[in-house]
Amino acid sequence: MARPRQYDPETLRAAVVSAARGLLEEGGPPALTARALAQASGATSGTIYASFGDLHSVLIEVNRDTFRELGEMIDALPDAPPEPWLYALAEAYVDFMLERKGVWRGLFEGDRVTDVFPQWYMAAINALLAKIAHPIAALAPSENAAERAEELFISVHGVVALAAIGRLDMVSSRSPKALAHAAVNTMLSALKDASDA
Amino acid sequence: MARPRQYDPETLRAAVVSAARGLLEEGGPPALTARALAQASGATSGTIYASFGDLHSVLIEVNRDTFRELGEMIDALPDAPPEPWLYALAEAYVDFMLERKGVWRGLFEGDRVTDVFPQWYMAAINALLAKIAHPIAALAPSENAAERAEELFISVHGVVALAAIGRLDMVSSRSPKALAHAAVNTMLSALKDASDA
DNA sequence: ATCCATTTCTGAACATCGTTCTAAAATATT
DNA sequence: AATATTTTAGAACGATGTTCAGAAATGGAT
Repeated sequence: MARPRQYDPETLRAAVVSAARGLLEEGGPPALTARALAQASGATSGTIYASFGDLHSVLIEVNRDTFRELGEMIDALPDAPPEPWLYALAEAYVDFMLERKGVWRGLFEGDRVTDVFPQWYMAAINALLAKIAHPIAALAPSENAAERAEELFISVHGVVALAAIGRLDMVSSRSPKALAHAAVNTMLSALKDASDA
Repeated sequence: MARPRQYDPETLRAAVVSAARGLLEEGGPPALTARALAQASGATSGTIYASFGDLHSVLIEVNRDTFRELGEMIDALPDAPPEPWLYALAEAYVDFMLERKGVWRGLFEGDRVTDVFPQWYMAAINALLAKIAHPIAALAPSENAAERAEELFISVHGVVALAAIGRLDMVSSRSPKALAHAAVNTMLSALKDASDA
């Protein structure tokens, strides 16, 4: 008693999210337009709006995918002692994000639309912070590892934030990776200094 | 033998730049529209375009003002020994930028339009980096103070980047100032650790 | 005095944006 | 067959940055 679905809803959503990632990588957030998305995904803008509500929701779904991939990437890092593992994590994080500059901009640019982020959003961030805190706790049991992890993440975020928008060269001639390495090195040195005192 | 100027060119430019700052603070980069700018500055969009060329150039002029103010703010900081002065600089920088979140977003969001930035743009950044490097050089003569200054700036930039877009609370419950203080503290500890070794 | 060349300024026009919503399309039931 | 119901398409609306044709306003020439 109705017109049959022309698209399987889940397939459509996946196609739209995938197309959105492509557009973001191609031209950043400005390239993520309803009409381009319709063209690239094979549906019309009306159909996309029926499924997602608005473009921002499409971006949120791209971010969900990105967090999932990031988690998988971290889990695939080879085991190592705390110090080398932390260096590897920071450098892998930088690589991951800079291979996805458009997606990164989608994550961190633009107005904060919702007061409350989805639960999985916060969970993904907390999982990342916990993975940073773990080796720190192993190296410096007397330190507040969670706070140190926040600080280290924010430092590396500073590197990626500038690199992702092509402005890191205004601050430093070093590579993003070298600067991320330096951030880890500084944190590790500080931990040693604190445990000496 | 011509229609007389209705606006003094420099007065007009100043009015437009000032209106642009107001719009940026009110609603961030999306609020900086040609029509709103015309309304707020008293000129029409055509006149603004005749003077500035495009909206991006208006933004550049806002940034020029901002760099000038930042320099004045730093020069007004009370003299102090290297360590407390560095803490004061970091916290004043955070305050300065977070009082100008819209302007900050204008500085760091959006596509990089020009390959080469204006000369004064790079000079302003280098002046800031030099002011960070100075106390570092005093504290740790054996270190590469310029590189350390870059790293410290980038760390504090990470704090401001998250705070300016209202997303710092996703990473930490601490205040931007507390996190900037921690970034300086970590760098100072690392310098001490390096000089011990 | 009148007209014109010249410059300044205005705002309508164009393409594109996110989003909405009417109506066409396509089936199941009556 | 007719109708009810759901899904899809795409035109329409108000807004965006930007351009540009022409209106406005003067000094100099006739």
